[in-house]
Amino acid sequence: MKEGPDIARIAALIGDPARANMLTALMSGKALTAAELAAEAGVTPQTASVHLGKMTEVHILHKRRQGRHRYYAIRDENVADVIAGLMGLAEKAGLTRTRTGPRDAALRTARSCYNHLAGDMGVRLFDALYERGYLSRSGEDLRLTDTGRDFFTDFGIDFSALEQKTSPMCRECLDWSARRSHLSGNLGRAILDRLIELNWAARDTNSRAIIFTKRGKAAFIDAFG
Amino acid sequence: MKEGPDIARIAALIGDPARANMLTALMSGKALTAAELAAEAGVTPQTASVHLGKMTEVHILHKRRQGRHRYYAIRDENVADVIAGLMGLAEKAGLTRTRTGPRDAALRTARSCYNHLAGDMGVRLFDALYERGYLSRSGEDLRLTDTGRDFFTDFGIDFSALEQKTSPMCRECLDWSARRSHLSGNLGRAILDRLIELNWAARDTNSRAIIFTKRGKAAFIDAFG
DNA sequence: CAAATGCTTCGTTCTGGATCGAAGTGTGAA
DNA sequence: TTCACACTTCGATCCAGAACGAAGCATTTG
Repeated sequence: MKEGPDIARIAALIGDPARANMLTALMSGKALTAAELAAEAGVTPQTASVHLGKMTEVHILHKRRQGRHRYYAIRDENVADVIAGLMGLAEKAGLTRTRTGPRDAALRTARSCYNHLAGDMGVRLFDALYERGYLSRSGEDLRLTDTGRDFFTDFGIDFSALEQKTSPMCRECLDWSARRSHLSGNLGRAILDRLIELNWAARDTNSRAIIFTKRGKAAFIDAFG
Repeated sequence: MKEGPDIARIAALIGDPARANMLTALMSGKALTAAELAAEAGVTPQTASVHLGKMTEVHILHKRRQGRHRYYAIRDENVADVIAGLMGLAEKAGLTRTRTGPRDAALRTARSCYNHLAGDMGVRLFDALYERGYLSRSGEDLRLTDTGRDFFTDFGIDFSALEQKTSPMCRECLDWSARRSHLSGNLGRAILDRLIELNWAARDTNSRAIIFTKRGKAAFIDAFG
């Protein structure tokens, strides 16, 4: 009751099941219409409208009119980060939404998280790199070792470009489907790009799933398994 | 209602005013007793007990028994990050808790955020660096310019050590007291360390406040103001 | 123009959960 | 042993806010 910002208001908004479902749906990054979000949340359009209004008011969502549609999207990266963080906490606490849809299996296997590889394949990759000594941890920081650098140079990653950037090369990202870390950062991004470039995998057009080709999956396991 | 973790449960927990107050109090990093947290939240011990039980159950809090006291603390960095993120969102949305306590002024002026300088002084520093062309933005990324590097070398920052690390040199950090960004990343950390080394400022022992000495404040304004 | 569609506003109902008094459990002190 | 203290559990109350039917507004289509 003393200093600081009122986290309760925002957290309470995220904390309603209907709104949480909407936000989870919007975490794909796509903008969705009010009706789509109502369906996603399992409520009537009236109810959804109220929810969306509240979330827009506190700048969690962004609203764009287009014809007779209203498109809603996650406002910015800061909001997305918080929601991703909550997903991590929820997963670690073992809190999962009950009904699992058909697309889930694919998402759990491999999906994009921001721009790097997440899901089982992502965790597998991370573990393998660490085990082989390509990555090393010092405190909170994650470093790419020299042998790791050599390995990925062979794999076709252009480090001269990556090292220009000031954003971190390697980071651990905690995500929901496995309760473990996978690799993010510049390298994480570059690896996913390369996987797609090699035609080992492709992005699904209407979800965040990453679909491995048969050959791609075999090659991936061969390279990192 | 389909895939993924249930963020609603956790967010709803954080979203209750009493619990949010407790969590805000615990963000200092200290462990507090159930009674202290009850007072902080403005509820009776019975009510507090229920709240604390729920938060412990979903692994937001950590409970430690000691004699007839129970000490509660934020469970880990992941939880702290989410709460800090929520504070950022709340501040940006203009949602502040009404009553402002006595220690607030110091915290708003200057405090540590992870290991870098936040608060008015932090924002001031960031603005000055940007204005002078020591920092430049390219898209999401923040870069230290060559003149900036020269400046901070003169200031006594050892870049040979900093550049070893893979974590980012410069990042923008959104925090609650000003609705603006301040500098984090390796450089942000190094600057705060250097300020303390120079005796321009010192960490307060029982809060996250950074106390500037009279001479230190003058020197800071002279250097960055 | 009218009709259909997409969304919002209003008014009402109803329930989950916060709250506290009272009583119970466990620990430490006298 | 008895008392005081710290905390928890139980039971009852009570209210904020989620939900939806109905009606209203705006835009596109026919």
